[in-house]
Amino acid sequence: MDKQLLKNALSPFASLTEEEFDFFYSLLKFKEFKRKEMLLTAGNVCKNAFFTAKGLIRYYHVISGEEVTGQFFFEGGWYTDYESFLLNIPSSQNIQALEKSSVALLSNDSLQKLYIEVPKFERFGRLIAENAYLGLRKKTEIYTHLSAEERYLKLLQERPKVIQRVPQHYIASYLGVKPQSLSRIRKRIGA
Amino acid sequence: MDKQLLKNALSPFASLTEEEFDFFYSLLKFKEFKRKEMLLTAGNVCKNAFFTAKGLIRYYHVISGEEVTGQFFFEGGWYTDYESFLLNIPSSQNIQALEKSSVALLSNDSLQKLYIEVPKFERFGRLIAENAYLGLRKKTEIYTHLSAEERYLKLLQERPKVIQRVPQHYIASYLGVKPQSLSRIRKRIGA
DNA sequence: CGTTCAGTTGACTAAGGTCAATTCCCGTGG
DNA sequence: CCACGGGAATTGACCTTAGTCAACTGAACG
Repeated sequence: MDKQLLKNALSPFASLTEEEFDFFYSLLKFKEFKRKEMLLTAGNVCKNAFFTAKGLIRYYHVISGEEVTGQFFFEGGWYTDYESFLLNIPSSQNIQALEKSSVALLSNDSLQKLYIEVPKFERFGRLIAENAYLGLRKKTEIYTHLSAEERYLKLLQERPKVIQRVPQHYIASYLGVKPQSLSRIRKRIGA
Repeated sequence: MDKQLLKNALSPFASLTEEEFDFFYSLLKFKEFKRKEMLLTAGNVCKNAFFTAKGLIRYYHVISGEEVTGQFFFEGGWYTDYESFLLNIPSSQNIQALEKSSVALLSNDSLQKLYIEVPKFERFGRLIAENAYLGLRKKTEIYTHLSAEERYLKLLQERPKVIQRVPQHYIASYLGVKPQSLSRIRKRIGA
Protein backbone atom coordinates (compact mmCIF):
# COMPACT_ATOMS: atom_id res chain seq x y z
CA MET A 1 0.00 0.00 0.00
CA ASP A 2 1.37 3.34 -1.06
CA LYS A 3 1.23 5.65 1.92
CA GLN A 4 2.14 8.69 -0.12
CA LEU A 5 -0.69 8.13 -2.60
CA LEU A 6 -3.13 8.10 0.29
CA LYS A 7 -1.64 11.29 1.68
CA ASN A 8 -1.96 13.00 -1.67
CA ALA A 9 -5.56 11.89 -2.02
CA LEU A 10 -6.40 13.45 1.33
CA SER A 11 -4.52 16.70 0.89
CA PRO A 12 -7.26 18.54 -1.02
CA PHE A 13 -9.58 17.97 1.93
CA ALA A 14 -7.49 18.40 5.03
CA SER A 15 -3.98 19.54 5.87
CA LEU A 16 -2.79 17.02 8.40
CA THR A 17 0.25 16.87 10.62
CA GLU A 18 2.42 13.74 10.39
CA GLU A 19 0.96 12.62 13.66
CA GLU A 20 -2.64 13.06 12.56
CA PHE A 21 -2.00 11.26 9.33
CA ASP A 22 -0.30 8.38 11.10
CA PHE A 23 -3.22 8.01 13.46
CA PHE A 24 -5.56 7.96 10.48
CA TYR A 25 -3.34 5.44 8.75
CA SER A 26 -3.30 3.18 11.79
CA LEU A 27 -7.08 2.86 11.58
CA LEU A 28 -7.05 1.51 8.03
CA LYS A 29 -7.18 -2.10 6.93
CA PHE A 30 -5.84 -3.23 3.58
CA LYS A 31 -7.16 -5.78 1.17
CA GLU A 32 -6.56 -7.15 -2.31
CA PHE A 33 -9.42 -7.85 -4.69
CA LYS A 34 -9.39 -9.98 -7.82
CA ARG A 35 -10.98 -9.01 -11.11
CA LYS A 36 -14.80 -9.03 -10.76
CA GLU A 37 -14.60 -9.64 -7.01
CA MET A 38 -17.23 -7.87 -4.89
CA LEU A 39 -16.29 -5.32 -2.20
CA LEU A 40 -19.94 -5.08 -1.18
CA THR A 41 -23.07 -6.95 -2.26
CA ALA A 42 -26.55 -5.42 -2.08
CA GLY A 43 -28.46 -6.52 1.00
CA ASN A 44 -25.43 -6.28 3.27
CA VAL A 45 -24.49 -3.33 5.42
CA CYS A 46 -21.63 -1.32 3.98
CA LYS A 47 -19.21 -1.49 6.90
CA ASN A 48 -16.37 0.42 5.25
CA ALA A 49 -15.34 3.35 3.19
CA PHE A 50 -13.03 2.24 0.39
CA PHE A 51 -9.93 3.92 -0.93
CA THR A 52 -8.64 2.61 -4.24
CA ALA A 53 -4.85 2.55 -4.02
CA LYS A 54 -4.44 0.54 -7.21
CA GLY A 55 -6.92 -0.80 -9.72
CA LEU A 56 -10.44 0.07 -10.75
CA ILE A 57 -13.68 -0.05 -8.77
CA ARG A 58 -17.26 0.60 -9.76
CA TYR A 59 -20.51 0.72 -7.87
CA TYR A 60 -23.83 -0.24 -9.38
CA HIS A 61 -27.48 -0.88 -8.60
CA VAL A 62 -29.64 -3.63 -9.99
CA ILE A 63 -32.87 -2.08 -11.19
CA SER A 64 -35.56 -4.19 -12.87
CA GLY A 65 -32.96 -6.88 -13.40
CA GLU A 66 -30.44 -4.56 -15.01
CA GLU A 67 -27.15 -3.25 -13.72
CA VAL A 68 -26.98 0.53 -13.56
CA THR A 69 -23.42 1.67 -12.98
CA GLY A 70 -23.20 4.76 -10.79
CA GLN A 71 -19.52 5.56 -10.92
CA PHE A 72 -15.99 4.31 -11.59
CA PHE A 73 -13.08 4.90 -9.21
CA PHE A 74 -9.44 4.73 -10.17
CA GLU A 75 -6.26 5.01 -8.14
CA GLY A 76 -6.73 7.72 -5.54
CA GLY A 77 -10.54 7.59 -5.39
CA TRP A 78 -12.70 7.20 -2.28
CA TYR A 79 -16.07 5.56 -2.15
CA THR A 80 -18.67 4.25 0.24
CA ASP A 81 -22.43 3.85 0.22
CA TYR A 82 -23.11 6.74 2.58
CA GLU A 83 -26.62 5.74 3.37
CA SER A 84 -25.72 2.21 4.45
CA PHE A 85 -22.39 3.17 5.99
CA LEU A 86 -23.77 6.02 8.08
CA LEU A 87 -27.10 4.57 9.10
CA ASN A 88 -25.90 0.98 9.41
CA ILE A 89 -28.73 -0.29 7.20
CA PRO A 90 -28.56 -2.83 4.34
CA SER A 91 -27.18 -1.34 1.17
CA SER A 92 -28.95 -1.32 -2.19
CA GLN A 93 -25.61 -1.01 -3.96
CA ASN A 94 -22.98 -3.37 -5.22
CA ILE A 95 -19.34 -2.37 -5.19
CA GLN A 96 -17.05 -4.36 -7.43
CA ALA A 97 -13.44 -4.45 -8.58
CA LEU A 98 -13.19 -4.39 -12.37
CA GLU A 99 -9.45 -4.96 -12.25
CA LYS A 100 -7.18 -6.59 -9.70
CA SER A 101 -7.17 -3.88 -7.01
CA SER A 102 -5.50 -2.83 -3.77
CA VAL A 103 -7.97 -1.18 -1.43
CA ALA A 104 -7.75 0.57 1.95
CA LEU A 105 -10.76 0.06 4.23
CA LEU A 106 -11.92 2.51 6.87
CA SER A 107 -14.68 1.20 9.13
CA ASN A 108 -17.40 3.41 10.53
CA ASP A 109 -16.13 2.68 14.04
CA SER A 110 -12.71 3.90 13.04
CA LEU A 111 -14.19 6.97 11.40
CA GLN A 112 -16.17 7.84 14.53
CA LYS A 113 -12.99 7.35 16.55
CA LEU A 114 -11.28 9.69 14.14
CA TYR A 115 -14.00 12.33 14.52
CA ILE A 116 -13.54 12.23 18.29
CA GLU A 117 -9.73 12.08 18.46
CA VAL A 118 -9.08 14.50 15.62
CA PRO A 119 -12.02 16.89 15.29
CA LYS A 120 -10.46 18.20 12.09
CA PHE A 121 -11.83 15.08 10.45
CA GLU A 122 -15.41 16.27 10.96
CA ARG A 123 -14.46 18.90 8.47
CA PHE A 124 -12.85 16.27 6.30
CA GLY A 125 -16.03 14.20 6.35
CA ARG A 126 -18.09 17.22 5.44
CA LEU A 127 -15.83 18.16 2.55
CA ILE A 128 -15.85 14.63 1.20
CA ALA A 129 -19.64 14.64 1.26
CA GLU A 130 -19.86 18.07 -0.32
CA ASN A 131 -17.45 16.97 -2.99
CA ALA A 132 -19.44 13.84 -3.70
CA TYR A 133 -22.53 15.99 -3.98
CA LEU A 134 -20.94 18.32 -6.51
CA GLY A 135 -19.73 15.43 -8.65
CA LEU A 136 -23.12 13.84 -8.62
CA ARG A 137 -24.95 17.05 -9.43
CA LYS A 138 -22.74 17.50 -12.42
CA LYS A 139 -23.57 14.00 -13.59
CA THR A 140 -27.29 14.54 -13.05
CA GLU A 141 -27.28 17.73 -15.08
CA ILE A 142 -25.38 16.15 -17.91
CA TYR A 143 -27.77 13.27 -18.01
CA THR A 144 -31.02 15.10 -18.07
CA HIS A 145 -30.31 17.23 -21.09
CA LEU A 146 -27.64 15.68 -23.30
CA SER A 147 -28.18 13.00 -25.92
CA ALA A 148 -26.49 9.63 -25.55
CA GLU A 149 -23.88 10.64 -28.12
CA GLU A 150 -23.17 13.93 -26.35
CA ARG A 151 -22.82 12.13 -23.03
CA TYR A 152 -20.33 9.73 -24.55
CA LEU A 153 -18.31 12.52 -26.12
CA LYS A 154 -18.30 14.40 -22.83
CA LEU A 155 -17.03 11.34 -20.98
CA LEU A 156 -14.43 10.78 -23.66
CA GLN A 157 -13.22 14.34 -23.31
CA GLU A 158 -13.34 14.67 -19.53
CA ARG A 159 -12.33 11.20 -18.42
CA PRO A 160 -10.60 9.40 -21.29
CA LYS A 161 -9.25 6.91 -18.76
CA VAL A 162 -12.74 5.53 -18.31
CA ILE A 163 -13.07 4.88 -22.04
CA GLN A 164 -9.63 3.31 -22.15
CA ARG A 165 -9.83 1.03 -19.16
CA VAL A 166 -13.48 0.14 -18.68
CA PRO A 167 -15.17 -2.58 -20.78
CA GLN A 168 -17.74 -1.07 -23.09
CA HIS A 169 -20.89 -2.60 -21.64
CA TYR A 170 -20.10 -1.08 -18.24
CA ILE A 171 -19.67 2.30 -19.88
CA ALA A 172 -23.05 1.81 -21.55
CA SER A 173 -24.68 1.08 -18.19
CA TYR A 174 -22.99 4.20 -16.78
CA LEU A 175 -24.16 6.38 -19.66
CA GLY A 176 -27.68 5.01 -19.45
CA VAL A 177 -27.81 3.39 -22.89
CA LYS A 178 -27.85 -0.19 -24.16
CA PRO A 179 -24.55 -1.74 -25.28
CA GLN A 180 -25.90 -1.94 -28.83
CA SER A 181 -26.60 1.77 -28.88
CA LEU A 182 -23.18 2.63 -27.53
CA SER A 183 -21.62 0.47 -30.19
CA ARG A 184 -23.59 2.34 -32.88
CA ILE A 185 -22.63 5.68 -31.39
CA ARG A 186 -18.96 4.75 -31.48
CA LYS A 187 -19.30 3.63 -35.07
CA ARG A 188 -21.10 6.85 -36.01
CA ILE A 189 -18.49 9.18 -34.53
CA GLY A 190 -15.68 7.02 -35.90
CA ALA A 191 -14.01 5.93 -32.67
CA MET B 1 -40.53 34.16 10.73
CA ASP B 2 -41.57 31.03 12.59
CA LYS B 3 -38.79 30.17 14.99
CA GLN B 4 -40.29 26.80 15.85
CA LEU B 5 -40.46 25.72 12.18
CA LEU B 6 -36.76 26.43 11.86
CA LYS B 7 -36.02 24.47 15.00
CA ASN B 8 -37.98 21.48 13.70
CA ALA B 9 -36.20 21.62 10.38
CA LEU B 10 -32.83 21.46 12.14
CA SER B 11 -33.69 18.75 14.63
CA PRO B 12 -33.03 15.78 12.33
CA PHE B 13 -29.49 17.05 11.90
CA ALA B 14 -28.40 18.33 15.28
CA SER B 15 -29.77 18.35 18.81
CA LEU B 16 -29.11 21.87 19.99
CA THR B 17 -29.42 23.53 23.37
CA GLU B 18 -31.58 26.66 23.62
CA GLU B 19 -28.41 28.70 23.77
CA GLU B 20 -26.88 27.12 20.67
CA PHE B 21 -30.07 27.54 18.71
CA ASP B 22 -30.38 31.17 19.75
CA PHE B 23 -26.85 31.87 18.63
CA PHE B 24 -27.61 30.24 15.31
CA TYR B 25 -30.82 32.21 15.04
CA SER B 26 -29.02 35.48 15.74
CA LEU B 27 -26.84 34.91 12.68
CA LEU B 28 -29.79 34.67 10.29
CA LYS B 29 -31.26 37.41 8.16
CA PHE B 30 -34.83 37.31 6.95
CA LYS B 31 -36.32 38.34 3.66
CA GLU B 32 -39.60 38.22 1.76
CA PHE B 33 -39.71 37.32 -1.93
CA LYS B 34 -42.51 37.93 -4.38
CA ARG B 35 -43.76 35.39 -6.91
CA LYS B 36 -41.09 34.84 -9.60
CA GLU B 37 -38.54 36.95 -7.73
CA MET B 38 -34.92 35.74 -7.88
CA LEU B 39 -32.99 34.76 -4.75
CA LEU B 40 -29.87 34.25 -6.87
CA THR B 41 -29.07 34.87 -10.54
CA ALA B 42 -26.42 32.91 -12.44
CA GLY B 43 -23.13 34.78 -12.69
CA ASN B 44 -23.32 36.07 -9.13
CA VAL B 45 -21.69 34.49 -6.12
CA CYS B 46 -24.17 32.66 -3.91
CA LYS B 47 -23.55 34.49 -0.64
CA ASN B 48 -26.18 32.67 1.40
CA ALA B 49 -27.78 29.40 2.28
CA PHE B 50 -31.56 29.69 2.09
CA PHE B 51 -34.16 28.27 4.42
CA THR B 52 -37.72 28.34 3.12
CA ALA B 53 -39.97 29.22 6.05
CA LYS B 54 -43.02 29.77 3.87
CA GLY B 55 -43.61 29.49 0.15
CA LEU B 56 -41.98 27.59 -2.67
CA ILE B 57 -38.48 27.87 -4.11
CA ARG B 58 -36.83 26.20 -7.07
CA TYR B 59 -33.33 26.22 -8.46
CA TYR B 60 -32.55 25.83 -12.12
CA HIS B 61 -29.80 26.01 -14.70
CA VAL B 62 -30.03 27.47 -18.17
CA ILE B 63 -28.58 24.97 -20.61
CA SER B 64 -28.56 25.66 -24.35
CA GLY B 65 -31.15 28.34 -23.78
CA GLU B 66 -33.46 26.10 -21.78
CA GLU B 67 -34.33 26.10 -18.12
CA VAL B 68 -33.53 22.83 -16.38
CA THR B 69 -35.12 22.74 -12.95
CA GLY B 70 -32.99 20.92 -10.38
CA GLN B 71 -35.25 20.85 -7.36
CA PHE B 72 -38.23 22.39 -5.57
CA PHE B 73 -38.17 23.40 -1.90
CA PHE B 74 -41.23 23.86 0.27
CA GLU B 75 -41.65 25.07 3.84
CA GLY B 76 -38.85 23.61 5.94
CA GLY B 77 -36.36 23.06 3.10
CA TRP B 78 -32.75 24.27 2.93
CA TYR B 79 -30.86 25.12 -0.18
CA THR B 80 -27.70 26.76 -1.40
CA ASP B 81 -25.43 26.38 -4.40
CA TYR B 82 -22.65 24.61 -2.51
CA GLU B 83 -20.05 25.15 -5.13
CA SER B 84 -20.52 28.90 -5.31
CA PHE B 85 -21.27 29.33 -1.62
CA LEU B 86 -18.25 27.37 -0.42
CA LEU B 87 -15.69 28.43 -2.97
CA ASN B 88 -16.93 31.99 -3.36
CA ILE B 89 -17.06 31.68 -7.13
CA PRO B 90 -19.83 32.81 -9.54
CA SER B 91 -22.77 30.46 -9.56
CA SER B 92 -24.16 28.74 -12.62
CA GLN B 93 -27.53 28.40 -10.95
CA ASN B 94 -30.61 30.50 -10.58
CA ILE B 95 -32.70 30.33 -7.42
CA GLN B 96 -36.22 31.62 -7.69
CA ALA B 97 -39.39 31.93 -5.62
CA LEU B 98 -42.36 30.36 -7.39
CA GLU B 99 -44.75 31.65 -4.74
CA LYS B 100 -44.60 34.59 -2.34
CA SER B 101 -42.04 33.26 0.14
CA SER B 102 -40.46 33.98 3.52
CA VAL B 103 -36.83 32.99 3.56
CA ALA B 104 -34.08 32.87 6.19
CA LEU B 105 -30.57 33.67 4.93
CA LEU B 106 -27.37 32.33 6.42
CA SER B 107 -24.21 33.88 5.03
CA ASN B 108 -20.98 31.95 4.61
CA ASP B 109 -19.29 34.28 7.11
CA SER B 110 -21.97 33.46 9.64
CA LEU B 111 -21.66 29.78 8.92
CA GLN B 112 -17.89 29.88 9.44
CA LYS B 113 -18.48 31.75 12.68
CA LEU B 114 -20.91 29.03 13.65
CA TYR B 115 -18.39 26.29 12.89
CA ILE B 116 -15.88 27.99 15.17
CA GLU B 117 -18.17 28.97 18.04
CA VAL B 118 -20.26 25.80 18.03
CA PRO B 119 -18.18 22.93 16.64
CA LYS B 120 -21.31 20.80 16.67
CA PHE B 121 -22.28 22.63 13.50
CA GLU B 122 -19.40 21.07 11.58
CA ARG B 123 -21.34 17.91 12.06
CA PHE B 124 -24.50 19.70 11.03
CA GLY B 125 -22.87 20.95 7.84
CA ARG B 126 -21.62 17.47 7.06
CA LEU B 127 -25.02 15.90 7.61
CA ILE B 128 -26.73 18.50 5.45
CA ALA B 129 -24.27 17.78 2.64
CA GLU B 130 -24.61 14.03 3.04
CA ASN B 131 -28.35 14.39 2.99
CA ALA B 132 -28.25 16.50 -0.15
CA TYR B 133 -26.04 13.87 -1.72
CA LEU B 134 -28.47 11.07 -0.95
CA GLY B 135 -31.43 12.99 -2.34
CA LEU B 136 -29.56 13.76 -5.50
CA ARG B 137 -28.35 10.22 -5.97
CA LYS B 138 -31.89 9.02 -5.72
CA LYS B 139 -32.94 11.49 -8.40
CA THR B 140 -30.05 10.51 -10.67
CA GLU B 141 -30.90 6.84 -10.42
CA ILE B 142 -34.55 7.45 -11.13
CA TYR B 143 -33.71 9.50 -14.15
CA THR B 144 -31.31 7.22 -15.88
CA HIS B 145 -33.59 4.23 -16.07
CA LEU B 146 -37.26 5.22 -15.85
CA SER B 147 -39.41 6.41 -18.74
CA ALA B 148 -40.92 9.90 -18.62
CA GLU B 149 -44.26 8.45 -17.60
CA GLU B 150 -42.72 6.38 -14.83
CA ARG B 151 -40.84 9.42 -13.55
CA TYR B 152 -44.05 11.42 -13.45
CA LEU B 153 -45.92 8.66 -11.62
CA LYS B 154 -43.08 8.35 -9.14
CA LEU B 155 -43.14 12.06 -8.44
CA LEU B 156 -46.92 11.96 -8.12
CA GLN B 157 -46.66 9.16 -5.61
CA GLU B 158 -43.70 10.40 -3.58
CA ARG B 159 -44.23 14.15 -3.65
CA PRO B 160 -47.85 14.91 -4.58
CA LYS B 161 -47.31 18.43 -3.24
CA VAL B 162 -45.06 19.17 -6.18
CA ILE B 163 -47.77 18.15 -8.64
CA GLN B 164 -50.34 20.17 -6.76
CA ARG B 165 -48.45 23.39 -6.24
CA VAL B 166 -45.97 23.70 -9.09
CA PRO B 167 -47.04 24.92 -12.57
CA GLN B 168 -46.83 22.15 -15.10
CA HIS B 169 -44.06 23.49 -17.32
CA TYR B 170 -41.71 23.67 -14.34
CA ILE B 171 -42.52 20.07 -13.50
CA ALA B 172 -41.73 19.18 -17.11
CA SER B 173 -38.34 20.90 -16.85
CA TYR B 174 -37.72 19.02 -13.58
CA LEU B 175 -38.67 15.65 -15.09
CA GLY B 176 -36.57 16.29 -18.17
CA VAL B 177 -39.38 16.30 -20.73
CA LYS B 178 -41.03 18.95 -22.88
CA PRO B 179 -44.29 20.51 -21.64
CA GLN B 180 -46.13 18.98 -24.59
CA SER B 181 -44.94 15.51 -23.65
CA LEU B 182 -45.93 15.97 -20.01
CA SER B 183 -49.36 17.10 -21.12
CA ARG B 184 -49.73 13.96 -23.24
CA ILE B 185 -48.54 11.76 -20.39
CA ARG B 186 -51.12 13.26 -18.07
CA LYS B 187 -53.82 12.71 -20.65
CA ARG B 188 -52.74 9.10 -21.20
CA ILE B 189 -52.78 8.15 -17.51
CA GLY B 190 -56.02 10.07 -16.98
CA ALA B 191 -54.85 12.71 -14.52
C1' DC C 1 -61.96 43.33 -22.24
C1' DG C 2 -57.76 42.23 -24.52
C1' DT C 3 -53.03 40.64 -24.19
C1' DT C 4 -50.16 37.20 -22.67
C1' DC C 5 -48.55 33.01 -21.18
C1' DA C 6 -49.77 28.09 -19.90
C1' DG C 7 -51.64 24.07 -21.50
C1' DT C 8 -53.62 20.97 -25.14
C1' DT C 9 -53.75 18.60 -29.40
C1' DG C 10 -52.30 16.94 -34.08
C1' DA C 11 -48.99 15.37 -37.66
C1' DC C 12 -44.55 14.17 -38.39
C1' DT C 13 -39.49 13.06 -37.14
C1' DA C 14 -35.66 11.24 -34.82
C1' DA C 15 -33.28 8.88 -31.10
C1' DG C 16 -32.77 4.99 -28.79
C1' DG C 17 -34.62 0.27 -27.58
C1' DT C 18 -35.63 -4.58 -28.84
C1' DC C 19 -34.93 -8.93 -30.94
C1' DA C 20 -31.89 -11.69 -33.25
C1' DA C 21 -27.93 -13.22 -35.82
C1' DT C 22 -23.01 -13.13 -36.36
C1' DT C 23 -18.29 -12.08 -35.37
C1' DC C 24 -14.64 -11.03 -32.32
C1' DC C 25 -11.83 -11.49 -28.51
C1' DC C 26 -9.57 -13.29 -24.55
C1' DG C 27 -8.93 -16.18 -20.67
C1' DT C 28 -8.65 -20.87 -19.35
C1' DG C 29 -7.57 -25.76 -19.55
C1' DG C 30 -5.55 -29.41 -21.99
C1' DC D 1 1.46 -23.03 -26.63
C1' DC D 2 -2.70 -23.83 -28.92
C1' DA D 3 -7.59 -24.69 -29.20
C1' DC D 4 -11.83 -23.94 -27.59
C1' DG D 5 -15.74 -21.88 -25.17
C1' DG D 6 -18.26 -18.07 -23.62
C1' DG D 7 -18.91 -13.48 -22.88
C1' DA D 8 -18.41 -8.92 -25.43
C1' DA D 9 -19.12 -6.31 -29.33
C1' DT D 10 -21.15 -5.44 -33.80
C1' DT D 11 -24.71 -5.18 -37.14
C1' DG D 12 -29.42 -5.40 -39.24
C1' DA D 13 -34.53 -4.83 -39.24
C1' DC D 14 -38.13 -3.09 -36.92
C1' DC D 15 -40.67 -0.65 -33.02
C1' DT D 16 -41.63 2.69 -29.28
C1' DT D 17 -41.00 6.89 -27.01
C1' DA D 18 -40.31 11.50 -26.75
C1' DG D 19 -39.13 15.76 -29.50
C1' DT D 20 -40.45 19.22 -32.98
C1' DC D 21 -43.30 22.41 -35.33
C1' DA D 22 -47.49 24.47 -35.39
C1' DA D 23 -52.21 25.67 -34.48
C1' DC D 24 -55.58 26.42 -31.16
C1' DT D 25 -57.91 26.91 -26.43
C1' DG D 26 -58.14 28.65 -21.98
C1' DA D 27 -57.29 31.05 -17.87
C1' DA D 28 -55.20 35.02 -15.43
C1' DC D 29 -53.99 39.54 -14.76
C1' DG D 30 -53.62 44.20 -15.70
